[in-house]
Amino acid sequence: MTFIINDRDKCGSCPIRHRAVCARCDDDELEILEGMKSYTSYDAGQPIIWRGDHLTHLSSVVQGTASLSRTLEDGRTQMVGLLLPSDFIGRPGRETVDFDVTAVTDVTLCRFQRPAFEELVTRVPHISQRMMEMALDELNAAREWMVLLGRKTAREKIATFLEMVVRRDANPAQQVLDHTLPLSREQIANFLGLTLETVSRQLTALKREGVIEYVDRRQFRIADLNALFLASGDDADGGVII
Amino acid sequence: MTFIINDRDKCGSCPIRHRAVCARCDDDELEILEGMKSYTSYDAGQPIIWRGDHLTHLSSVVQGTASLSRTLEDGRTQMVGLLLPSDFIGRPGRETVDFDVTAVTDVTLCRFQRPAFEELVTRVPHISQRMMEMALDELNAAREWMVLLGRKTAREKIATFLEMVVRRDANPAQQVLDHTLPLSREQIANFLGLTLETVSRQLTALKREGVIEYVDRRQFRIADLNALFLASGDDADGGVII
DNA sequence: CAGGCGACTTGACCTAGATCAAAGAGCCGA
DNA sequence: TCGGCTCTTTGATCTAGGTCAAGTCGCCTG
Repeated sequence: MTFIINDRDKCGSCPIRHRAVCARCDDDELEILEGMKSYTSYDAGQPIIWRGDHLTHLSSVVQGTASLSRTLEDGRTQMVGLLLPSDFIGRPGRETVDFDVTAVTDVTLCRFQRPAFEELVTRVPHISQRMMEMALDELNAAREWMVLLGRKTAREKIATFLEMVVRRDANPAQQVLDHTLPLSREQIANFLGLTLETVSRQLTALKREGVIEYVDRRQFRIADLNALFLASGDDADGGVII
Repeated sequence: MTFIINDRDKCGSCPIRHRAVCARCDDDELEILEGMKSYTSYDAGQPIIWRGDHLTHLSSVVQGTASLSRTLEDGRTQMVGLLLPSDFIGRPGRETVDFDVTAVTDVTLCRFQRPAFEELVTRVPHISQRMMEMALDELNAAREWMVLLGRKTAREKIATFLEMVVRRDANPAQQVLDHTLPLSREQIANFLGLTLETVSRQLTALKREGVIEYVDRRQFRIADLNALFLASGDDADGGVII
């Protein structure tokens, strides 16, 4: 399955127009970007770039989900981030990537030749400003995740992960009931620093305790949101989701 | 003990002039910053800001080391970063900090009123460009640390930490023999997602095996650099330190 | 110079989560 | 409709690292 970008050449109608690196750009700047960009797609499961690979392009995720991960020689792997639409891949000023990037679902990227984009970063302040904001947000998220990896129990990790999925689905317009796990058990394990067996057991435990219900293996429903918050180990307040 | 900043008002002679947020600024821009900045100092062990506190200033570490950390309700704490000279505290565009900032050694900060600095970020591209670079570097470091927290064994964590200390002391001009641990056993534990007992045991093990030697409890010397690299669990190549 | 205190080490034991192994449960192609 | 996938669950067992509890060491203060 391959996605079709509507109105392929118009940044104005791009789904990530207001969240990606180009978010702060005005019409003139957008026009420059429009002339530079190209799209590529990857099927679910395909590698996008390997760690250490030479980067010819810098890109934004337009559609789909990709993962950033690192694998040690003996096969242990840790996911260090999920890349969602509008997230950026690559670092201006660096020739290589430090992590493997893999398509989790089918993925479409909007990409720019590296040298041209790097030149743009120094010339168009709106781009570096936006990249700064995005990098600082990601940094915060990464640090939050470090707390999870370093100090949370398996149960807390799973609950935090589910909370993240639910929060991402939150929609002020209409209540979402069924949530889809974006990752397989093994991928969840690699994300949370666990084994897939432990992930499965903890999910079963939360189901047994009436915190969640399964729709099928990939879809679940919250039966007791408060219990989920409590189980996540974060500050108790709970924080309203919508 | 309080450090004295030489030539207090001259950014030109500032020890972090070429690494901090101001690194790319030209003389005119520097002059603006000079008129805005002020210094504060904190004694070792003192809190600098608590998570959630309202941020009146954004600052750069000029001298000393600070830590970024988060403590869960039951007291488990995870350090998510060490702030060294030139590192930045705070996020333009956010009113609060998301982690506790604590002085590890005596610390001197160079600070700017938040609104004024935020205005500057939008006006002076050299600042947002540099902040972007710094944030992306930190992001990489944070992700690297996520691999350590999620997948490395206690031994690998300790070896990686020692390697980091050694690498930081690396000096092309002269070989450094004795290295000082910048943190107490408990702080190391919080940094690595371990307990202080495990830290102590693993350090003892590396000493017993002839990988390191103790000078005293806070100072050590590398006896077998290659063994240290091997123990860190990273890609074997080892990477030259100097 | 004693005594007390904080930082560290060491030992004995315990447990959360890993590991190893064996079933299910869907799903696809022949 | 049947095998043969892959993904997931569940069970039995093992172990790295946590927990609890004494020490030890160095240092400061009275």
